Amino acid sequence: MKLTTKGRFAVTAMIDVALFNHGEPVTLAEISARQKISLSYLEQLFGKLRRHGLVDSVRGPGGGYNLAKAPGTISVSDIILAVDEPIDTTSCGGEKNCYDDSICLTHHLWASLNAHIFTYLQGVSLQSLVEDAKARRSPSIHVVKDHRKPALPLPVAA
Amino acid sequence: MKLTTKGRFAVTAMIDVALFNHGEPVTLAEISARQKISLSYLEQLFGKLRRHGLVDSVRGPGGGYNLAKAPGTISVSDIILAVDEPIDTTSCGGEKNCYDDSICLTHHLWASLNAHIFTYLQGVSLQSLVEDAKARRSPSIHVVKDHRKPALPLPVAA
DNA sequence: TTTAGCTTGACTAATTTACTCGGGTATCCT
DNA sequence: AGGATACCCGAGTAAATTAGTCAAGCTAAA
Repeated sequence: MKLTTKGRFAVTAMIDVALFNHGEPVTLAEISARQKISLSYLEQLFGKLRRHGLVDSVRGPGGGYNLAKAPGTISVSDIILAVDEPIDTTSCGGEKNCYDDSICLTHHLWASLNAHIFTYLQGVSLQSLVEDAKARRSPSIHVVKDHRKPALPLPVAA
Repeated sequence: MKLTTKGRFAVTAMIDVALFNHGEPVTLAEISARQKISLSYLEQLFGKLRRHGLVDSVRGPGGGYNLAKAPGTISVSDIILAVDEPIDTTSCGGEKNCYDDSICLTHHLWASLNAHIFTYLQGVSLQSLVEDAKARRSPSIHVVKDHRKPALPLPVAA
């Protein structure tokens, strides 16, 4: 799991879509204005979000983006994985053939930490963030209803 | 908390010191050879580890580094914070004066994640990693005996 | 007093991140 | 039809960060 500002922007933008979608699709121009994120950058991010099946696009005038699924079934980890391609960081490339074992002294540690972070973010749904945004309180953990394969190993920022 | 290869190198090097220190200080040249980390880079890392009170240096021939404290009292978070200066990532700089509240939709989320990661790494002691390295098994959580102030907020990689 | 070895800080190369830009395509409205 | 709106896409780039290098100096043992 890579944790960068790109992922944060994506999560913020997804919350924005969830908050302001009342029938009509939400345009990137609106999100850009509300969240102060450059339009071109949003286009890049939403291209990935769409290809990963998190949003649906509607082209032409009156178009924009809708969530592709119920916010309760979208987790923060889904969003981050969609925009930040995960990269492997266990120096041995997950093959565990790393020289003489001692070079992988920390192998287990990072793998374990990765799983830990991933599990945490997987347990936070977009819905819970939207509710938090409305109520303006600390994030409640809201387990997503539909999580696929865990997709481990989960690399941490390189 | 910033998670980079620099921090991983530092943790690996600290484990090496703990493993191979039997009376005599461990030299950076030895660590460099065993762990395949460039000597100059280790110099940089150990300068920080020393200034943060995690290792003691012995100068001159026969010199090198010793752990400054018992491995049971050094946590992984101590090591990572020593070499990777923590940077703030809650875009508002922890001041929560971020424009109109909506820009910080994810503020709580990242603060919470930071605390989560930090707590986890704080609970893993150098001693438990050393024991794992010897036994070559999954990392056991070994709570450090002496943890100071939690030092929050704990930023995630920018 | 030579020499092994740590100390320090500045400097640089490579990589990654965070964007911008320019053109395209689909759709709606008049 | 034709213009306006809005998504689509890939190449390019500037800033930041990481991962080192280098050189000169200090310390203490033999």
